[in-house]
Amino acid sequence: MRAAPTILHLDMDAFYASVEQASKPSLRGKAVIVGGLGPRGVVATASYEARRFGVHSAMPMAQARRLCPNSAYLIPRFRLYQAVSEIVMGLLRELSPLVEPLSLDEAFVDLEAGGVAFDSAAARAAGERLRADILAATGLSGSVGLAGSKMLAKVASEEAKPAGLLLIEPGTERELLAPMSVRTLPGVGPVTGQHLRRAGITTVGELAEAGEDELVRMLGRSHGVGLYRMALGLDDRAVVAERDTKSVSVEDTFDVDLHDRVRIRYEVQRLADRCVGRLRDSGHSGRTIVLKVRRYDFSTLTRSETLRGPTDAVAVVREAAARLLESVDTTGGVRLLGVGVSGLADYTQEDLFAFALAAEGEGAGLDPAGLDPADPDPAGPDPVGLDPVRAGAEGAVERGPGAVPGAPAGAAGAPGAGLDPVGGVDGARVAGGAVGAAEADPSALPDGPAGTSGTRPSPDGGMGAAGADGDVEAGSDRPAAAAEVHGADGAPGSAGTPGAGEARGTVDSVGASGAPRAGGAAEPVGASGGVGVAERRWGAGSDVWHAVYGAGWVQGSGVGRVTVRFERPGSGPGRVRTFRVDDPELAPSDPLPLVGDGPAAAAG
DNA sequence: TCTGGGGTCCTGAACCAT
DNA sequence: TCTGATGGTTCAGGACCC
Repeated sequence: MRAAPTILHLDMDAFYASVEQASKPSLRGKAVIVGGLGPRGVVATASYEARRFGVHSAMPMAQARRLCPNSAYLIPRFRLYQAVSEIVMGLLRELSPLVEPLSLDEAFVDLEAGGVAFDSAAARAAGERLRADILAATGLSGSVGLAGSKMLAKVASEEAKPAGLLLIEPGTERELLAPMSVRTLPGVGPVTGQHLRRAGITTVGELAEAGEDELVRMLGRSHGVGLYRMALGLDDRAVVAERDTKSVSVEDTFDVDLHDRVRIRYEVQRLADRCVGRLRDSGHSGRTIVLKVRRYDFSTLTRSETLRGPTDAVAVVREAAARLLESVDTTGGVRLLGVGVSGLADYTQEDLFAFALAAEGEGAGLDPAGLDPADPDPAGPDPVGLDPVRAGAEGAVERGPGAVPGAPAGAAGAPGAGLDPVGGVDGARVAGGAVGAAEADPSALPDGPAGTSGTRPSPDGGMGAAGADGDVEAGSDRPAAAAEVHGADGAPGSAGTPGAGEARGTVDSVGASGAPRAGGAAEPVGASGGVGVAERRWGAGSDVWHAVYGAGWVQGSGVGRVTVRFERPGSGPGRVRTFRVDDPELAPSDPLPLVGDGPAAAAG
């Protein structure tokens, strides 16, 4: 806690939605909701226009659709947000070397360490200048909080939203905090909030009055003491520029619960591969392998195992994850699986165990040396013969549910060899062919592997033809549902939807899993999946370039058509045109810079 | 009517070593 | 040799944050 309000907290307003609105003029002033569009998706960010309907972050997408049916629904494009974030963080670093990013859209800055402010007046001036600079560089607004501590600066920026600045003068904090809800304080979530409410404590003032001993009794030592100090406005935490990563994990929620044990094992292996890929990208190895399982009833359990030394070998992580899975009862179904590594080190010990496993694995198709960092497909060769594409998706899809397991595919003797999860009873990601196809060709996924975006392929028909009605006049006030993934029948996300757990005909099934990947532009499917016609799929909201009409973005697609709105960040709302999905003049493209020719242009 | 993904931190139990 | 205190590590679960 310092005597002058020289700790700044910046929070960009409805960041993802604002970036989308900035890059798509026709969405400005309209309700925009960014998040996972699958049946189990949740809202990542809602524009302020959508919030007026009661939509907020973390709300199930189905609920958001009911509250705000005319909103535009978009998949997150993390690459673009990251590029914009880098511009903003660059501006913060011009203020001070002590910048602590909390996420893509939020950071603390120590203005004193940067020598730009030692009193209220200078801090306020720096904050106002920053807001103006961000607007000029990105076209976006952010809210700034200034105070003598991190906690208060964050409270201030929250109070300043949207597009404001609030400075809390040291000495006034208790008075300011007293009437606020306990939920204002960091560390008080739904559970603690409810706990306090039952004790008759709803405001920060009442929290301070309760006293430290009472809070410790209710919430435990660490939490109780911390909360009491916060209630008094006391917070000595310093702004920390560099934070060490403590763990790396990946997880997937499935559109339909998994029951088949073979399929569950296969998914755990895939997750282990992806996790190791991420681990290596971050330059780490780790000792503790964690398996996370969320069951059909939403109960979540974790199992972990600590190795003798740190590893980044895919075979070791796979083995450990598989062992941990053996101790978990999955009867009833599994909705989420995750694999993580903690106890990180920035080096790898000579791991004889890994070498031994690798030697064993060679014969069974295990990647002996672990992942090759240069390998675009971190999964390496299909280890157990379960990859639907590599194992021959065509037969799998056509056989459908309850089919006799297909001919042996993959490594003989490997777990599950010859069993085909796609043809099995689970039905999640029914048409695995196209999914696998995308995995085999990461270049088709501009935003990286599934799971990084909060979305995963959905059995939904996806890419419905919301805009397949042909040209729409520029500036039309047609509901901004443009980017919505409407089914061909008009029902969101239901075009060609195979029923849960059932595979449909060849072509439909390909369409089913051709649903948009994270920020995906065109996703060629069919050719590598070996199923149906070669047809390009266009992700809702993704950027495209047309040889005649120039830059635009995909409003929707389906039944062989893709609808594109031709506009760019600097333009007015553009015209909508519909093309055949295989129109040779239409190609995926990189996002355009939101302002001028900034670095966002490079984002893909 | 449902509940994502990637994290961090804390607590308590069990176990082991000193 | 036994007992109790203490402290570190591992493991599992839970709350919280963006």
